[in-house]
Amino acid sequence: MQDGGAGADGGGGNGVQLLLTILADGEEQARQLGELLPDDDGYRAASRRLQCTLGRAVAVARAVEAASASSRGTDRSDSPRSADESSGGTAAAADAQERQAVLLCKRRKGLPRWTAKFRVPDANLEATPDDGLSWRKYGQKDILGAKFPRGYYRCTYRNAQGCPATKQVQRSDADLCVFDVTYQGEHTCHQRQQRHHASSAATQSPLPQPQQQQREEQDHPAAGMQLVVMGFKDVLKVDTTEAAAAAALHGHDDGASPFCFPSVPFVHHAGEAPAAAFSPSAGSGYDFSSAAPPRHCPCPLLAGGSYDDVYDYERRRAPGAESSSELAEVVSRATAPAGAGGLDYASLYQYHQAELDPHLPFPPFGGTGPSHGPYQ
DNA sequence: CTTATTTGACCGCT
DNA sequence: AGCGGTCAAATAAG
Repeated sequence: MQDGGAGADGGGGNGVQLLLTILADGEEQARQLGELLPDDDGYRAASRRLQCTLGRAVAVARAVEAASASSRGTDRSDSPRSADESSGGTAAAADAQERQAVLLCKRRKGLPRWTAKFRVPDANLEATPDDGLSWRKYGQKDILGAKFPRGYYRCTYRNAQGCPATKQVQRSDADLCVFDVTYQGEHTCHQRQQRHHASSAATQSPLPQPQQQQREEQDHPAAGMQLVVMGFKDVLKVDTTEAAAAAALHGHDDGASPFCFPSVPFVHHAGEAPAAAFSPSAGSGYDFSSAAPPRHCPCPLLAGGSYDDVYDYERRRAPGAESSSELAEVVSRATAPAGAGGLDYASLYQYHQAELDPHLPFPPFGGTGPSHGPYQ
């Protein structure tokens, strides 16, 4: 993925061009779908919304393209605002968010940083999001203004493999089922491979391995399109800066790409949601696979959403799992070409929104292994 | 015994 | 000085 995605972005234009093409296909497919669907049950309305969402995604992509083209030295103050129209313009919120994101980004050494929101299915207070990766908690702190403490985690293989990835998990005050998870640093460990083995062996997931899955689904990207697009929306919002592009370009290409998209995203409602990926797998808990965090800067201008908008497509194994997979596939293709790790996470959870550091090469949602393992 | 979590202390940045 | 993030000793769990 890195290369592809990176290349996509890095190249700036090429990736976006491809994205625009894909989005255009999605719009067309959505339109056709609307024609085929019965006029009742709101199917057409849903189709229209889907088209609308895709349209916004296209707008964002174009804005990103424009931004990347002129990014030299300029900020993206002029960026993708167009995307907001239909979303109801939360520009102010977005700007504030952007500022905040920037602050966060600068707060620490230049590691890539992005956030995602996860929703757990039930209101289990004990529950915490599980992205399938192995993390070791190293701290917890009460945060000013937050009802719940923030948990600090780092990759279990930090010492063993020098993996710099860390994440902060904080339960939303507003919705106990929602967690804001901030990832920082890419996984350089080999969790993904391990995870693959483990998962297949465990029979936990009915899903094919990611890569395989991706290929399989590659041929029919229709249904899942919207999801993909939504995912892209986030992706796009990520980073349009030159630095990011460069970072993306140089990003990983070591065979062990740190980041990989979890598989199986699924769609919830086309409204204004971003991407969501869940895997309907077994599980009792909730594992979420997340949609891939965008690889570039998360720029605020996302279409519509303020930081507080939790887009959660929570859905437990929907019959539409297939479409999900398609999405996953598409997404991974787009963002994480080569080796996306697959995830077979158990239930649902969702990836919400990604905010990447402008300098970010992009997120590593790497693959992963079951948790446990040598810490050192 | 080994590994993970908890938790108060410490550090750096704003 | 306050706050967020990290460290590391103590403790718990497997």
